[in-house]
Amino acid sequence: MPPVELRHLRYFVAVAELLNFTKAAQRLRVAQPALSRQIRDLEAELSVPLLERGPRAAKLTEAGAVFLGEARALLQRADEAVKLARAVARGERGEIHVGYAPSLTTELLPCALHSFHNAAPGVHVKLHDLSSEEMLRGLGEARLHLGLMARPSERALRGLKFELLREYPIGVALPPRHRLARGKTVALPQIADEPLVVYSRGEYPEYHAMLTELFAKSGRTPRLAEEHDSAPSLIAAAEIGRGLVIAPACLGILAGGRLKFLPLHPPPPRIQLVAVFDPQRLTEAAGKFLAAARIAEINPPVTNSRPRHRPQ
Amino acid sequence: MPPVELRHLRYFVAVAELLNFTKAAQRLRVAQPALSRQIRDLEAELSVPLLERGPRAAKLTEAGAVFLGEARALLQRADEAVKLARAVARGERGEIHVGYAPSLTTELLPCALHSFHNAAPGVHVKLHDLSSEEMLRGLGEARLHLGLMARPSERALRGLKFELLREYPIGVALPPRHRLARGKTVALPQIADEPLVVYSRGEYPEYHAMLTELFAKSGRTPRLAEEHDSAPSLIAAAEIGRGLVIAPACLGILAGGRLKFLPLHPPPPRIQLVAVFDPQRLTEAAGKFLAAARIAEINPPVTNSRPRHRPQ
DNA sequence: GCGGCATTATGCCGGAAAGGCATCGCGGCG
DNA sequence: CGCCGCGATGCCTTTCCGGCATAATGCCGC
Repeated sequence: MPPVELRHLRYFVAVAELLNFTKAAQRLRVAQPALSRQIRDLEAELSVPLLERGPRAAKLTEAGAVFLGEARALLQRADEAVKLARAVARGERGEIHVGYAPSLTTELLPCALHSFHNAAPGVHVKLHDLSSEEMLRGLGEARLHLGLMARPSERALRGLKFELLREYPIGVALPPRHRLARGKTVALPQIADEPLVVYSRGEYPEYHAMLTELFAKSGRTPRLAEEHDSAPSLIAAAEIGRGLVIAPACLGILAGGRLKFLPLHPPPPRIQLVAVFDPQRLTEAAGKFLAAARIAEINPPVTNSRPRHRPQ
Repeated sequence: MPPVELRHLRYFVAVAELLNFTKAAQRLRVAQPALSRQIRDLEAELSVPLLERGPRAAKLTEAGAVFLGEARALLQRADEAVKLARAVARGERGEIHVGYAPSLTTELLPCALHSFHNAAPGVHVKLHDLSSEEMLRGLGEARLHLGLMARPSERALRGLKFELLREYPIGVALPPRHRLARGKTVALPQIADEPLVVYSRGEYPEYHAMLTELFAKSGRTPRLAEEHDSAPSLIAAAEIGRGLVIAPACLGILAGGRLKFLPLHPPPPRIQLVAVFDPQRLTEAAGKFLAAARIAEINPPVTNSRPRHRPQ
């Protein structure tokens, strides 16, 4: 027995609405006998009469009336399913998973989210606060579409591509009343003996790599006073004088006026905030997010109009 | 361009679940090339790639993953629609409209509803408190499936059929302390001069026809004291002594112990409670209700276990 | 690096089934 | 009683789905 197809439903709905096989056949642009047989087949498949044929007009049976509602709903749902699939393919619906380095993206992320929401309102963004290593793994295993992080080493990329979004100079954040806060810049020798509050080594290995390299050039080793696992707690520690913070300039955004940021002199290589992705499977939606992040880079961050989006 | 059919969805779901065209073709009991082409046609119709074919295995695209969910839901819904139509045709789902004469059916209706609910739990019963005339009209215009009422005249039926459910003797309901309440029966002459409280003529014309005929045989005319539009108010009036009530015995059910019922002697023709229906379009569900009412006639009313159903 | 093995895609053919055309049967209406 | 509108039937054509054989492709192991 041939199964029920959407064609049967389309034909049945037409007949049920016009209550006339001939007119329905015209609307469907098929001949009346073809229509009659399709309806007959449908009824045979259901073993249920759906229409009572009268010489004057057709009439719905009770089962037919119920089935009409179902058929209409089904056809509409099918239509929506098709539209939805197309919208997903165009990157107008769906969801993307974006990994981000929390303290490095405080400036960019809100802007990118805002402009992405304008570009693709139907796409849900799932944010994942991850370490660089986790992001690269997630991208490799296709669990992430995009990673926002400090530029990783070439060999860690393993086929992934990246795009530069922003650069931040390295500097020192310290309380405004600190003795070094008077100058406009800070030289490394000035802080070689100062206690430092730093990101925890376990979660931010590349931060420590950067620190080590920084001090190695002057032959010194940093004096690590405390480790913290997040920027806010780092800032709080620095604010109460537990030590200085060496960090990219974007930390100043988080600190507000509580810490003063002084770039290092001579300037070391700047921290590069990049978007990492797998060029093989960059979906439309992920591409739009990348574009939004790019725009957020060109347009300086707007301090108003960002209340609708926040990380997590 | 050929439209999307359920077949495409069935095929796609199979491939998406197994992620392997060959295996899916086996499950679907078609050859692999046929399956491949159907999927290709589906993707062409959507203009959306749903699967990424790898030599090792197939993989869903993002749009494919979304569409898979929709396709599953659609197929299940279609299946349910078919089952629903069949259930309606079998009289296991749906609704029926039943007209009823309120005071005449107080005994039968609760039992019938109860046993019908057991027989067809999925069928919603819509009750309509109607006069005989309205019921016959509703039945003629196919707005009612069944009417529970006093047996109408043959010419009022106009093609409708009826089935006898119960018969009630005509009698007199009066307060227990009334002087006539001492006997076991009442003869018409005894009440010829008594004031009567009666159903209102407008809403119960056949009741008045019955009254007139009753008295005509003895050459008297009834002395109508008050008209009421419902049994409870009739009973209340009789209870406080405004007059006697001439009514079928089933009124006693409503009155409880407040009135005493005495059958007339010699007994006039008994009131026949019948179910009226259009034999042309007696649906399965309506037939089941009729059967339930029939059973309710055989089995005497159970006084417990009726709380689940009440008129309206 | 190359053959073997899995996978999917392609070409071709036969048959089922949908569509079209002509016609019939059947009520209702004038 | 004949005409008209409607749906059903019979017959033929066309479409397209499915099957078979086979090619193309990417991976793996030796």
